[in-house]
Amino acid sequence: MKPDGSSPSVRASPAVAGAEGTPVASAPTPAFSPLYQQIKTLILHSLQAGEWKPGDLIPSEVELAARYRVSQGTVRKAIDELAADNLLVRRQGKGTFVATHAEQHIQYRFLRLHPDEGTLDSEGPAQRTILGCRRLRASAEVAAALRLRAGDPVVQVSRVLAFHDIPTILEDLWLPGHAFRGLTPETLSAHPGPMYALFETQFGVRMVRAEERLKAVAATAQAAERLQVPPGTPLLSVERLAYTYNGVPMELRRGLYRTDRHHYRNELS
Amino acid sequence: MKPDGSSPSVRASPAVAGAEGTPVASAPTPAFSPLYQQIKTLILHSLQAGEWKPGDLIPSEVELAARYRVSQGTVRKAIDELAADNLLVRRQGKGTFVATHAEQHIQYRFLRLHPDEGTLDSEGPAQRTILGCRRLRASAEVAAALRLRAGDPVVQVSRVLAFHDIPTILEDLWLPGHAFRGLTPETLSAHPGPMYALFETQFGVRMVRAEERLKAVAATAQAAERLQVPPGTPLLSVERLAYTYNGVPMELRRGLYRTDRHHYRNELS
DNA sequence: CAGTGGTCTAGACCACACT
DNA sequence: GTGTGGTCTAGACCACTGC
Repeated sequence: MKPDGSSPSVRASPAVAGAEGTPVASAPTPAFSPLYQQIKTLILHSLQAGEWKPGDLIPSEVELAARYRVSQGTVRKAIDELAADNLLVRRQGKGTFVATHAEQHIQYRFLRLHPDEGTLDSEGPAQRTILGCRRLRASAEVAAALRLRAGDPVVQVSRVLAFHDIPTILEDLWLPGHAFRGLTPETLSAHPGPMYALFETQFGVRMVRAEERLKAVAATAQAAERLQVPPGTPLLSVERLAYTYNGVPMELRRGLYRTDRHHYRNELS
Repeated sequence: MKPDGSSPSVRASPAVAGAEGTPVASAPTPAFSPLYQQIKTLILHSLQAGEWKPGDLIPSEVELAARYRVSQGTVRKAIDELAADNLLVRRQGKGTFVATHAEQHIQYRFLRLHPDEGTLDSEGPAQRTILGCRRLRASAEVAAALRLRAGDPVVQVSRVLAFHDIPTILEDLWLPGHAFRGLTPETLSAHPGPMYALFETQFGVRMVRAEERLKAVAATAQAAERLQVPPGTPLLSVERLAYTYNGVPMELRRGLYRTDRHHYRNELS
């Protein structure tokens, strides 16, 4: 039965049987990899390959220990790190699950915009308006960010998010065309909940990590109109690159945030 | 010799010897605290009390295990978490050290502003200009942030940071007056390196964690002049509250960042 | 109750830094 | 070599979930 998992190369270790000859510049590659790191990589591969999908319960620690032929403690340390990276979620008494953007009570995991006063949810759900969704060829800039070639097909989505009927976020997304075949304005409009949840269920793309670059900019005439502010109003420009499991960027997002009633919150440590 | 450390209350645990009488509403306080958490707290107390100062080598894991009467593994887990929070720094073969803002190769640990192109250091060290440093009484707003009473003494510092002679950051700081007695413009100007390093060495205040709130704002006439931009230029407003070990806010900082050649970088996961 | 993750221990051995 | 943190194991027991 065991689908097997190939026991890890027990040691990718260095300098063992090296005879006593000249050290030959003393082998500049230590390249030592702890067992639990190898296990972590194997689990990551299973996630990437879709063996366990977002929301799924993965095998118990003892099962994985048996599969990989290591002790439970070693599996535990691997899972600990994956959980710390928000790839897995542990639930005592129940098991370990693959993290997901859906059905996870935190609605927008990557959105750092908060109302100046009141809680995150006192806003209620955002009103979303899709302004556009079309397929086109990547500009040099977009291609570079998504590691495509200029001219490769991409999907561009534009939308506005409003809170209490005040348009607050105007954003454009670019997605690799090949991975998001079949993404239409209808799909987008019909889907409730976070967009990243849709990406998971419909396209098997799970966003795991992102980098953002923030600047303060003046509202262009077009942006001003869509956000209902005077042209020239200072806006927070947020450029986000989101990555999947394997570290490949799968989304470029450029947002303009109104910060008259909201702020971008960040924790430093 | 052993300065002692009082072994942890072996278990703050519930429901043990409780006889078979009525469960009495089944004690709604689970209040279970793992041993390693208790150890973590004890270490934290030693840090707070100044038993080990920033940069110091703390006792080895085996020593601490002996002191607290627990196994090395338990101490290890406690230290692991403190290291993850950047309170301690482990160095294989050498020992575990108290984290410090000084002599730590990352110059500005809390500054998220990066040049649009080039590395963090291609900028060279920032040119710092102290605009002011005076003692005054806390406004209601400042007092609330620092958990003081309005009217309590505070120290206010204003300064400008420039890169390549381009003034880029204009910021004001407010510090509790009692903890920063003796902070003068001369001290500030004379001290090289990060301001937080000065706070550690001169005032024994180590900043451990901070929260930032970002907004896009228009440059006032005064700010515009100091940052050498036209009035009304969009600037990134960064309000930071920095905390010490015990979670008490010790600094309020309001910064205005030029983002024409720099951006605020953030990692999401 | 059984099954899961969570804690704690004790001991062995490895990798690294210093002397 | 000695001492430090880092890895790995094996086993015992605890706490939580759900049957």
